[in-house]
Amino acid sequence: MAAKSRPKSDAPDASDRVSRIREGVTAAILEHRLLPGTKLGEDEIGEIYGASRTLVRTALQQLAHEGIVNIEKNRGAFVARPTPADAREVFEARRLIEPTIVDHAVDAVSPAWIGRLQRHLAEEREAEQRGDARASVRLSGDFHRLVAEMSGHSIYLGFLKELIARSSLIILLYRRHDTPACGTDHHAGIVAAIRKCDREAARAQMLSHLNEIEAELFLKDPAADELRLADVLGA
Amino acid sequence: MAAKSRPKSDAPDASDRVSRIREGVTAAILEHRLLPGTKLGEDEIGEIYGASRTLVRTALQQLAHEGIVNIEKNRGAFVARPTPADAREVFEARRLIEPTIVDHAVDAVSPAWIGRLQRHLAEEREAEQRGDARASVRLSGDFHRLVAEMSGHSIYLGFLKELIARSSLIILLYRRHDTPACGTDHHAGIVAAIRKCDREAARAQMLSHLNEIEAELFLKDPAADELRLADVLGA
DNA sequence: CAGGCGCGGATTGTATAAAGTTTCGCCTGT
DNA sequence: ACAGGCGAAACTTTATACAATCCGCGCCTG
Repeated sequence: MAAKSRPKSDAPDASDRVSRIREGVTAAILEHRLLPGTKLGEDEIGEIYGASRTLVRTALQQLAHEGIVNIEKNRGAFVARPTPADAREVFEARRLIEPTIVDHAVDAVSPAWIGRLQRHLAEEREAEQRGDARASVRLSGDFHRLVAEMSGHSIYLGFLKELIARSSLIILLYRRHDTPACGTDHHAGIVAAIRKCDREAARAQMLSHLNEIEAELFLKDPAADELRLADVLGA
Repeated sequence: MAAKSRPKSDAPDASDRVSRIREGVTAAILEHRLLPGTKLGEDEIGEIYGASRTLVRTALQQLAHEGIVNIEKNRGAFVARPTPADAREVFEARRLIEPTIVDHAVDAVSPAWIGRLQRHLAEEREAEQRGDARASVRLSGDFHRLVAEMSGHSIYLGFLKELIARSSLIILLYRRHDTPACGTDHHAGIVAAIRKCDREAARAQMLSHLNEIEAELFLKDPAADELRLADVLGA
């Protein structure tokens, strides 16, 4: 009875069908199975999940609000294709928010949470050794989400969910090499700092972790892209 | 032709009907004409705007995602009633984000922007002297949004829109006195600092501004409320 | 007379059908 | 042979009809 009697806005487990659709599509995007620009037809998705277009539509609208799907009027829904400018904004926002999140996570430190984090690290390591790139990508995003959940700050959590989803698309589009998704070592270091309640170390490690991810990106100028196209066509 | 050729996800001017509904309801909430807990019936709104329930539904879902409307399954949509915990989270997030936003605004300083800001300040002052509380509340929120637009950071802008809308509800619920919505003097000081390109002053003033707003709130413990009820019923 | 049960009204959730728009292919005219 | 326009198909958008759910009121029973 001491359980939080707060159903709040959206049930996270998602017993309803629209959430199942949303999470299915989200997972597909996060695991890089759906590529940017892919058309997400209503009929198509509806048939997959055995749902009517009405439900698919609501799910797609939610995803559009989260920034991982673009809905073009009278054209349909497409997996978003973040521009380099978007990418810079996303990572700047993450550099601002995530250090604060780990700070809160330190306040919430407990054996249970440390256990969850370490279990997650084990999962990540296993996926990487298995060479499962898709699981690896998803899990490295989940790590950041887990820390945000630990912080207990629901607004930061909501913001970060958005940022992580977009980051996944950005990494897919602009990663230079096929280096591992997110250095697991970094994650382990962050967990260690959290466990030791060392705020400054935790913040610093999170920050450098994000910097390293961004450093691996090659954010070509979007204008350059269009110009190049114009050149090619003009020549 | 040099205009931004970026229709992007949502057109801000909103020529379509669902945006008109969304913005109408949003304005009503921001101006404190719709009180927290108010039932937002689909038929009711649909008749007001001459739209079908389908469109009203999408608008309400968007507002739910922004956190100013709660949709309870099989019950309907209600104006959100943020808890004190929510309030603390919202203001903490604003204290984190807004100083960064003004920092970016300094980078974007130009006569045109300074003009817009000062015109806005004049509007605010006029509404306050006129004693128009509703316009005052709306305009003081718009000031923060304007600075975010100036920063050119679309992600921060999106986050801040959410935070401002929720702040409006929080202020309505938990304000102690009927002091003016947002000290216009603070806003003027922030604009002055931006104009002088004094980053540190701008950040500091924004921060103290937010602190003062939060200091005017009386965030009673929600648990205490429930417990008090239990006591009364138990006695 | 009090308490519980069941039914009716109202409202939301879902599906389906009609309407409008865009896109692509084809056909005709030069 | 190629450019331009017409037309059909597919899709999204919007509206409406149907089904499920919940709340409140009245009635019946103990």
